[in-house]
Amino acid sequence: MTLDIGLIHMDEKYFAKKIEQKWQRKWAESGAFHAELTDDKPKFYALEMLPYPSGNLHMGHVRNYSAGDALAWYKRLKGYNVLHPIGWDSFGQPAEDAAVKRGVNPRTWTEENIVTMRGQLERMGLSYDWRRQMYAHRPDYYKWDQWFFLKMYERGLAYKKKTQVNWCETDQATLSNEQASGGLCWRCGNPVTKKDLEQWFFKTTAYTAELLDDMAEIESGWPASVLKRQSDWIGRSEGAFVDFRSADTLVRVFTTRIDTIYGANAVVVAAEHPIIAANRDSLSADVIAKVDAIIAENLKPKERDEEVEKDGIDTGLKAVNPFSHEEIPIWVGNYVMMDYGTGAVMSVPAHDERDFEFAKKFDLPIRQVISEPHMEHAHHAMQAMALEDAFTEYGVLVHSDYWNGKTSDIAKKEMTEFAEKHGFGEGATTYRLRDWGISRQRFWGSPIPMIYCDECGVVPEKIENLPVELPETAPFTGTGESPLAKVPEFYETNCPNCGKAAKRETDTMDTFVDSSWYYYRYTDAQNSDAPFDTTITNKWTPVDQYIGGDDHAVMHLIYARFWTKAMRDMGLVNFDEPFRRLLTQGMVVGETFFDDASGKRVYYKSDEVNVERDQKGRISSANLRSEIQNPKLLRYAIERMSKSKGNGVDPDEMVEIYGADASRLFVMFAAPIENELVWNEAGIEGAVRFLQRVWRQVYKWKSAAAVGSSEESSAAKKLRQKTHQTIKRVSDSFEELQFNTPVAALMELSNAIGDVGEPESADTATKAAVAEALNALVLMLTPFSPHVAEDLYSVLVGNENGIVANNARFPEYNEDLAKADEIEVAVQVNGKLRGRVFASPDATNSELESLALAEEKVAEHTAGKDIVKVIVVPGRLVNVVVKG
RNA sequence: GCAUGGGUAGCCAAAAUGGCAAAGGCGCCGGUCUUAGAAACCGGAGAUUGCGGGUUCGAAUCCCGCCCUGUGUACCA
Repeated sequence: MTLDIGLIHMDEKYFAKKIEQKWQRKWAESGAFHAELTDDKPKFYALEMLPYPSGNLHMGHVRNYSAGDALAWYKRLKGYNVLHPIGWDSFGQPAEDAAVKRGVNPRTWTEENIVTMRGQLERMGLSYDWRRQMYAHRPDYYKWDQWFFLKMYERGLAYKKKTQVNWCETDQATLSNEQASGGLCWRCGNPVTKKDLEQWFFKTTAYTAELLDDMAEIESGWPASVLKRQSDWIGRSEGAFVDFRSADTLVRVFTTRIDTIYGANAVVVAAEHPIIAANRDSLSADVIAKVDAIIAENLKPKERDEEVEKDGIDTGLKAVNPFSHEEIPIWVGNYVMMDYGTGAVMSVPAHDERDFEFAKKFDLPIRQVISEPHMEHAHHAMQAMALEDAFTEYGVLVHSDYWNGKTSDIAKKEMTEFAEKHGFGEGATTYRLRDWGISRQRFWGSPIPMIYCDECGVVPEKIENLPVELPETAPFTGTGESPLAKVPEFYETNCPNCGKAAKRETDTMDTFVDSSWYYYRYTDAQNSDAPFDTTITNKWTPVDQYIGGDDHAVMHLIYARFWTKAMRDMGLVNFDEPFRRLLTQGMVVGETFFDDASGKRVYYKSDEVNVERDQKGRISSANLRSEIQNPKLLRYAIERMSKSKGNGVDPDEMVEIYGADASRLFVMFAAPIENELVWNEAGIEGAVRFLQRVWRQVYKWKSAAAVGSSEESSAAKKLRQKTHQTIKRVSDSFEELQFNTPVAALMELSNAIGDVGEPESADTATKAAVAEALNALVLMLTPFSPHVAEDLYSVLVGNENGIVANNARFPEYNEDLAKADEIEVAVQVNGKLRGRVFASPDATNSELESLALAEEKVAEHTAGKDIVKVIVVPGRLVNVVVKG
């Protein structure tokens, strides 16, 4: 099909838009990416983290989905049955913010955004099985959130308690511990406070040990840094509980260093510790005041790097050290936290940095009871040596009665046994991980299917009554009260148990609930009887490759792992870990310009700013363009790309200008996927040029690409070598999840084709070699730029079907063809390159050695000198070491 | 502070177990084409691999010290 417009043949020029629309239509019509279970191909589940429908795709999405799609294509070409789905994480706060600010219904807002974003994804030409889309906000999905909730409740994995929860003043909502990691709200970045609330929890701690131990199963496929962050988050700590008697009660402390117990100078408890409340009446006014001050301080938000000074007070209460029988004071200290361990510690200043600092400040006795092994005798002789810092290493016990002379290791073990035997302690493992608080005072989430009845108490909704549907709308105030609590039609109901009037729970679930199991729903997305059919799901899952940002390392990824383990115990899946392999892509960032004089950052777009740069291209100053007379100096930074920060590049616009193929190719080529990508659009034209070049090469050789072979010319041999070396390089790169290096390899191959010259002057062998090279090049280009690859492949095979419909496969690597029949070997003298020789790839070391020594320049440099030794690296180089 | 990445031409980046003269792209320079420019095409220049030491026949790669930088995290007892 050739369309003549004047003298130009339409199909000999690369028009991205035209071919992209053409192939997108073809794919959609043929259901090219519909995945069905079959037995004749191995399955591969490629998954990218699902998007929140904010309204617009950003560059982070483009990067994430381009990589995932490249992998899906590669696996498809390798003969796998690939499942590659997408869906919408469509519950969440921005929809509700839009309702508060602009009076839009969250549902309308969300649905419209999805339509927009789906269009953007389609224009990128991503190979999704769109039939499997899930929408978290639709009742056919969140019904199963509720179903899971009831299953969890049945199994004791969902429970309610009143507790101090993380509270974000800005967002007016609670946060789980994971979402408040680092003391900052995961969504808005503002410091988190505490609030007493009654909340529903999922019992993640039921799987603490497994979450830790099963990391062994995925160790080889996950980035070590993510596993490390998870294990730090779970925070296993081995030690012992020890009871200190205080009058008629016991104060239990947790310690990892029971061997230092003879050095305890006090028991320090958290301000919230029950012993304080129990003795409130008898404590002095000073103590009460201090306790209340610390409690109040703990509720306040803290800036990230804020160093909190140690504070505390002697309560006047006493406790007895069960080992030494010494009576020591009980202090309240602001550095002891109620929610870790037992909320009480034994203070051993000599061997703990925090206790040391505390003791210094309040002038408490510091007694060394662990000595460095060689200092042991000196310590026995002297009563106390002044320590400048806490000695926190293991050593040998001193000043510890019976235990003197024992090493820390042995003492820990024996002292724990001793405590157990005498009933004042026990070995213990504590964790930092807490249960997952999922109640949110929000409208736009999955309603928690529980009912409060005056007669029967807390009653679960009946499964057959699910879904508990959200009302059309509710009064949105943004004040942190559940909007559903103002909708009587929603909360007024009857008790499933006794039938009397009752009230529904009006909090909704954390949106991380939706993302904990969505990837199972994709495997059987239309199921209306169950979240999915276990037989089907067990065939597709676990996910073979998951790709997304590492900002979810301790949120989504821990929840999803927990969920999978819970599901396994419910008999729904037959494995422990949801994601075999994980790839974390780096952020896409760009320059931002802002004014923070008011204390809050006001961002400006780059085209509103005059920028001066230094020689390295870094910004040296920036000021606002509109105020030339009185330039307003702006501050600048490099931050994650987003529309609100004015540094967002609109992917849709990029696709419109350069085409999806070039945009995707460029994003993959620009930097290693796991690196941060500082956005710089300058290079994208190179991607366009490369595609145009390949396009031209295909058309140039189209008619010349004759079959049949004659004697292989050296040009033909060289090109075939390059082709097969490239096949190897590109497939190895995909296996290692590298997406930038194979693009460079393809460019090299294209350059090599260019080096062959013109078809008119080529011999038959060369034509065949070029045909092979182009065929391989186009197929290997498919994962990055599928539309142009489909089109060019059609030209190469001479039918309109392209890659998918012709059922094309990734080119086969032939090792013999990749090997040169003559190799060039570098010859060095004393490590300096002096010449080179040509030899057969099978030449022996001694053959290479004599060739090398005979080489003219080498002979010159070795003449009259002693040859000390000759090092031969087969196939690479010969180094002659001479002396004199 | 602790942990963990990284520093290769003006910019982004590649180089299995140490082994050739350090890929590819952007930008730059020159040429072809054009009335001219742009685009496109062809060609070219540009790197003692952050600094200082060490090991080795041989170091971007290994070791030691220093400098700079990204990310995570912090009274976790």
